[in-house]
Amino acid sequence: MTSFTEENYLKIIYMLTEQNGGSEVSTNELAEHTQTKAASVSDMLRKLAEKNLINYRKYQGVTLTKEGQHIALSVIRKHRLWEVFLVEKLGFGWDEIHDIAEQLEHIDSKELTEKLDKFLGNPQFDPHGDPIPDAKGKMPSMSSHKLSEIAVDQTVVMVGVTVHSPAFLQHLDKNNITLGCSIRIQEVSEFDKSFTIILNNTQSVFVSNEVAKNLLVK
Amino acid sequence: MTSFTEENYLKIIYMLTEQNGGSEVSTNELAEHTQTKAASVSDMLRKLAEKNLINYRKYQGVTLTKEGQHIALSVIRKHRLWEVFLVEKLGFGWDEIHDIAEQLEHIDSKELTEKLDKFLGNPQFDPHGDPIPDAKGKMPSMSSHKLSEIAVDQTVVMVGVTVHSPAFLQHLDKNNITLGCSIRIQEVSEFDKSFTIILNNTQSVFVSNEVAKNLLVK
DNA sequence: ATTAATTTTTAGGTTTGTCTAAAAATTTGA
DNA sequence: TCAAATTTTTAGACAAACCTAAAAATTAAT
Ligand SMILES: [Mn+2]
Ligand SMILES: [Mn+2]
Ligand SMILES: [Mn+2]
Ligand SMILES: [Mn+2]
Repeated sequence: MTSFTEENYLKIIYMLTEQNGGSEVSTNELAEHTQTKAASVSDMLRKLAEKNLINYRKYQGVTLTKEGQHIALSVIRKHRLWEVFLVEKLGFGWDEIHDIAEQLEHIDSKELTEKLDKFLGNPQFDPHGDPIPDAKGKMPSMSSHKLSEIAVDQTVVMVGVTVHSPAFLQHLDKNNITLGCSIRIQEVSEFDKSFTIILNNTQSVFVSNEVAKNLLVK
Repeated sequence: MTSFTEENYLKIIYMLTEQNGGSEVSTNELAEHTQTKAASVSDMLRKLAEKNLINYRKYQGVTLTKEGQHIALSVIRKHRLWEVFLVEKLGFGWDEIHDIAEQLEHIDSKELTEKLDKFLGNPQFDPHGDPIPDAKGKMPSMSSHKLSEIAVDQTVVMVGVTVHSPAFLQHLDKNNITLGCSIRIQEVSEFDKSFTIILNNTQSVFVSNEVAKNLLVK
């Protein structure tokens, strides 16, 4: 009923709505994230509104309806479960899986999704620390902060990233910063807000503010 | 480069060419198997010929080019590997997997295919006994016969099916006929060519000729 | 060897999702 | 506040993959 393309729009609307703190998503924002032109987005919004998957008032941006949110969450659930599979079972790195999951997230079979979930041990978070919604769409919650907001001497655990680009993830790999590692803040530079941290109580590592802003810790 | 739809055409052309013993596949044959009309098939054949994926002389049917065969075999490889995954890892029955594999066979990632193959232990045959081509397209060979052609008193091993419909597979399940089981032919009815067989040296089972014709044994 | 039946192709359209260019609405800001 | 800048929508087209109806080629039958 919902095409590959429609599913992608719904997923992106969901994510941008989250990012905007719940307020409407604009046509141009969507055009950027769908790699299309605003005119194409307008066409699609008309269609999604027709199908009652989004709330759409011309020129006012969109939000998802219950039904649209349900589909979006199902796509996100599949994306993240497949990412767990790719890393845990097939041995991919966390920087290699996104594009493959972009394809797998559209495979249409409830039984498959639920059996995969069970096979993986009902994981709560994906390899980037993103929460995996359950079959009903409920997200596991976890309060986290940006590393850049943590004060000197505190010790925290790395629980996620806010940027998923291979370049960023590979940079973390090179510095041994992995999900679950412990981080003690040794020093914060007055000048450039860069961090010197102690990883797992053993290794001293330099972290630029740009990186610290995109690391989630708890 | 090759769309979902094109891949399906190539795969079906490959399989029908095999069935025809290597000779050309007709437009109507393809229309049946693609669930479309002959006119649509004609359009697609023109396009596939343009891309040098098939050898096409109007009104004379088609065969695959080297390039077309290569793509077809890659799709078949993925289909059968995913079927192994669904049965061996997720616990699906062999009667439930075909439609899911029809989707998964189009996921485009060589690394994924090769890692999946390794994860599964480089299987040679899928859950229906069909051979899985290797990364270069080479099929493992296995000489087999139809059960219906085996003589009384011989003992053979069940190695495949020539029909994949859920109804047929469920019928086999109900009679405990599974891949790898041993079959001793106790009696063949003169009247209707039906078989009475001994399964795994223990159980006596009745098999109609219609079923025996679609069971492959060795 | 013609004619009849069948198969295949072509012609002309539709739907989905995209595009560019132009028009309309909204927002900014002098 | 009202004109300029920006954003969004509409108009008109296009490619992919399908359709129906009609024409052309092949095959089968007298
Ligand atoms: Mn991802
Ligand atoms: Mn992720
Ligand atoms: Mn199958
Ligand atoms: Mn199979």
